[in-house]
Amino acid sequence: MNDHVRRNMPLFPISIVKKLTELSARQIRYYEENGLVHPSRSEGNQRQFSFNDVDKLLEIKSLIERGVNISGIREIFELRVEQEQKNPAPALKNTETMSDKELRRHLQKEVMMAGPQGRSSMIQGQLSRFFH
DNA sequence: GTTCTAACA
DNA sequence: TGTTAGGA
Repeated sequence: MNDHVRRNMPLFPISIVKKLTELSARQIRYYEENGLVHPSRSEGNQRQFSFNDVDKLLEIKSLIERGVNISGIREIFELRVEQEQKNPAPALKNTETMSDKELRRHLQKEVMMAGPQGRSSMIQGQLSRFFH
């Protein structure tokens, strides 16, 4: 079982996601309605969020705090997908294959780039690395 | 008790 | 976005 599978495995209910993201249940459901996240459902029709969903929600929260509206966030995500298609992920050494030393250097750069308010998307996308 | 959808004094 | 109703 690889990391991709692990990160996309439906694990937590909305109550856990609320604590992890500090978003209201209303907001979480609203973002789903607008196609920003796609949690799977249990038999009882209850949302089951994956690790990736949580990371994505943290990113959404960050963007909302910076004044980006829903459609704006949707565009950002779409642009990201387009870039990933043109730019094969394996080509750019992604953080999954980065050594700890390289990751530290990369994070250092991200921290410098991020504004006072800001939290880069890359940092949040790699939160899982610190939870092992 | 928790989550879900829909709706708004 | 919050809150509430009514059901699962």
